[in-house]
Amino acid sequence: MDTDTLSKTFSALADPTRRAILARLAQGAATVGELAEPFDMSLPAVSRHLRVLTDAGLIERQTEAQWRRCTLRAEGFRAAADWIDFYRRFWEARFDQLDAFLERTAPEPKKGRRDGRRR
Amino acid sequence: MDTDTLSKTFSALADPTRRAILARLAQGAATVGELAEPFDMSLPAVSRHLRVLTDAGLIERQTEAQWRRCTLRAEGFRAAADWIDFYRRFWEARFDQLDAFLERTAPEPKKGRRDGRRR
DNA sequence: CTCGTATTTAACGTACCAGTTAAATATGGA
DNA sequence: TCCATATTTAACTGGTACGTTAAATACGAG
Repeated sequence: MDTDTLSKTFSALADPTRRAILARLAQGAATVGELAEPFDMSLPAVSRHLRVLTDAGLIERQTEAQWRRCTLRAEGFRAAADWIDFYRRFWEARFDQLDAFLERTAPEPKKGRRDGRRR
Repeated sequence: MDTDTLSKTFSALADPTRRAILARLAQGAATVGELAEPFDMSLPAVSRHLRVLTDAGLIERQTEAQWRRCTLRAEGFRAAADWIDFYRRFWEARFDQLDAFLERTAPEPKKGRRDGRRR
C-alpha cells in the first residue's frame, strides 16, 4: 500500500486534472462546482479528485452551507518540494563537475572484485 | 492516457521503491543487480521500475557487456521541480499575507454579484 | 560451442485508479 | 413541508500498475 506521505503527494500530482485544479486554486478559493466547470467530466469525478487532493494534504475544504470551499494547503507541498530539491544539485552543478562526481563514486561492475562495493 | 511529461515524472516519483533507487543512484552509478540487492523483490520487478524511471527520463542506462549501468539523469527532474516550485511562494509567504491574497482573489460561489467578500 | 551471469520479456493475478450513471445526503428558501 | 441546488456515495467498468515465476536473450569466459 501507498501509505507514505511522499507517495501520496506525488501520486496526487501525477494527474493532469488534479494539477489543473491546484493551478486554479492558486488563484483563490473555489467551490466544487466552480472547479468542475472547465472540465469535460462529471461532477462525481471531480469530487473524487478533490478527495485525493485532500487526502494528500494539498487542499483543504471547509463547509459553507451546501458548498465546499476549497483552498490550497501550502504545507502539503513542502515535503515533496524538499525531496525533489535534494536532486537540484545534480542539474545545477556544471556538467563536468557532475561527470567528475559520478566518475569518482561509480563502481566498476567488473568481475573479480566482488567485495569492493561502492560508498 | 498519461502521456504528458509532468504526469510521467510525478507518477514515477510516486513509488517508494523508485525513490529509493534514485536515492541510491544519487551516490553513483550502479548496475541492475546492485540496485535490486537491497529490495525484497524479484529482479524482473526492479527491472520494470528501472524502465519506468527511464521512460520518465529520470535515469539513463548504458550497456556495458551484459550489465546495464544506470545513472541519474538530472534534466528529468527539472520540469517537476519547476512546477512544484511555483507553489513555493504559498508556503514561504507569511500566513497573513497568504490569507490576504486569497481574500483578494477568491470568487464567491455564484449567487448573484460578487464583491470580494467571503465567509 | 557451451556454460554461467545479467537482465529482459512473457504470461498471469490482484488491486487500484479514473471515469460513468443513479441514488443519497444536506442545506436554504418558497 | 417540499423543492432546487450542491455535493458525495454506491455500484459498476475498463485500463493500468505492480508483483510473481518461467522462459528468452545477450555477453564473456573456458
